[in-house]
Amino acid sequence: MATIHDVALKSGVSVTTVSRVLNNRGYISETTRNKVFGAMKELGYQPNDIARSLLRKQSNIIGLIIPNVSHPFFSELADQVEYFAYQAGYKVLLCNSQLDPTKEWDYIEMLKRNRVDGIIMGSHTLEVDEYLSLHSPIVTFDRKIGESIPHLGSDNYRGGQLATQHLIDRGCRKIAHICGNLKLQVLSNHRTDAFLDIVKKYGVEHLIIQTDMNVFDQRQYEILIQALLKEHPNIDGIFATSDIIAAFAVKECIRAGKRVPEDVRIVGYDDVGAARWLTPELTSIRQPIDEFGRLAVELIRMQVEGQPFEIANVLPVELMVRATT
Amino acid sequence: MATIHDVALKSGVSVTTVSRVLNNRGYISETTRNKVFGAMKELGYQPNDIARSLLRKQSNIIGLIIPNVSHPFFSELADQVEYFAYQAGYKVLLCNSQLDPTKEWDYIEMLKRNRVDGIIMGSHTLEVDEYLSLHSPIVTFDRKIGESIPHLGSDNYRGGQLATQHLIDRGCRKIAHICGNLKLQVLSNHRTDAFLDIVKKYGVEHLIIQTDMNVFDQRQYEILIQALLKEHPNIDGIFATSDIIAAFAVKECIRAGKRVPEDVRIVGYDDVGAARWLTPELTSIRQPIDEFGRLAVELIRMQVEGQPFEIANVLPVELMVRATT
DNA sequence: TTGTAAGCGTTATCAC
DNA sequence: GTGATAACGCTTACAA
Repeated sequence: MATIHDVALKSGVSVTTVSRVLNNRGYISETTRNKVFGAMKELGYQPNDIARSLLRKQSNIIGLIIPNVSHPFFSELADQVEYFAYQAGYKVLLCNSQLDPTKEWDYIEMLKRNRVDGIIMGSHTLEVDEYLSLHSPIVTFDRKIGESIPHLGSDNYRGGQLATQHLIDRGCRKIAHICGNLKLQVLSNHRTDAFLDIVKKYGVEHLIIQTDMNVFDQRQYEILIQALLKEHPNIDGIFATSDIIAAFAVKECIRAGKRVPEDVRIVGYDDVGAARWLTPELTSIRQPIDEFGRLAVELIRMQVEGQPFEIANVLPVELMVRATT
Repeated sequence: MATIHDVALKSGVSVTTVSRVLNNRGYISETTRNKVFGAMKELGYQPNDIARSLLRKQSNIIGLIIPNVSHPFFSELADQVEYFAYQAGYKVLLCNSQLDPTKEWDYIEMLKRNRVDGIIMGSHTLEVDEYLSLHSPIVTFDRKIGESIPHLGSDNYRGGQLATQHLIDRGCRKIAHICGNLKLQVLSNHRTDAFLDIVKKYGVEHLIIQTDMNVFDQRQYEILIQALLKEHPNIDGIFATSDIIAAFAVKECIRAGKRVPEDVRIVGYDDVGAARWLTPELTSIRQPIDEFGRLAVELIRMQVEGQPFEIANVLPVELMVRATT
């Protein structure tokens, strides 16, 4: 691969001059400029961004750590992050932690060594200290890890309220809530707080089922929901904490001979694209994934440029009423 | 951020020595080793991979160009590529082309400037020459762009045969095939060749609908399928070239008052996770996405290391019979 | 308007 | 066992 020296040699000028035309800085005569461009074209020259990064102490890379891109929520998030990162001149390094602490740790070390401009954390299984020792700009998703580290998420309590209230409004008298591991310190667990507050307020019978949010183990969802329906045949409402879980709930209800929404009403969460591929279409709590992507990149940029930014970024949610309720 | 010089200074040795303990090369006394490790820990030192890359002329980065990670097929592909890349010590740069030639071009230039070790191309809207001028190792997905560039895909003709034959075996007498733009030089269009061969062989009535594979424009799918069902109310079989399209076909059939599979039988393609979230579960042609990921990374590695590799990599497909047929 | 030389943080080569 | 020093490809003072 041709270097700036080759171009200089071929066009009979110094490397400085080549660098000047490359970056369009300072004065250069039209003749030299053309000579240099000619040489570049002939050699198929491409400036080496690694050398530039070394000099500028900036890689223009954002590390995106998520549990898994194959989960529709994270795939849509990754899509939006990439979209806005591209607009802002950043590249995105894709890091699936698989919720494996070792792998997550490895990726963090790698991102440090590569001097990334920032890290967007949609997963963390490690101790908070690990992240605090990280000096690059961070944005966390769905978790708080420090007073001065910006976090991003939607109004989970409100989402839980909307979903639960909606089921009750539709007449549900025994509602199951399927959520993630409540021991984890994640903000999405506020959905469960809201669920409890509302069902108690109305004196509605209810139960809570915890599950690990591992999309790989879809069979687990099926088993879980089958057991739920068997033990509590009179359930008439389900509030699931993701659209995928809700999709399985629909499927298992139908399999158990129940009609959706006549016998059991079901609300999902996230409102990913798949919510509208289903038959019946899924009622869901919409999270503004595009805004997540925009803000995440923006919060990194702000930190890089030393501009002021918000620590707590809570975005609004919306109830999307469709055919499962 | 601390450099190797800081570590050398703090531990009272030369940078060479620090580099030695870092890379565990040559002889070093236990005492110095400990001193150096101590200094590193104190300073929170992390070697700068940018400097290393510059020296080694290797970035250990693979660029992954796909239309869109939010499409389930590509999100699963990206997931697998990341999985195997991580195992092989590569990082993955996520590039969504959005099927926009400008953006795709931008990304290719960027990847060149960043001296990536290889590019996995699951999208191309540009002229073949652009890729040939690219000197880094490439693997293309679902397209051939040159005699010496390895390409990866599954047995599309066989997939088309399996799907079509299955519909006919199930008694379908008028089959619609919904596929991508047939003008594009992509290998997946062989599915349509197979479709035509089989329906003609059995003298089954058929029609072909082309659509752009843009998952964003889901509304387009709905309109397309609604029109199809209206114009041809006696259709009793649909072979869609993706599971998403198939999901919409199911939905529109139900909406039009038809039963699936009793009135209309539907086969999708890819067998993404979502095929099993649907009710009824989707019959589909399974592509070995995990093998795609493994082979894609492997083919890059082979090229980087100068080892021999296959040009044509065609993986087997499998018919997954479920509830929509 | 153009060139020389130093430096970004590493590693490799060659001395001692 | 350890240390100077050059080199990787680029940008940027400072000169000319």
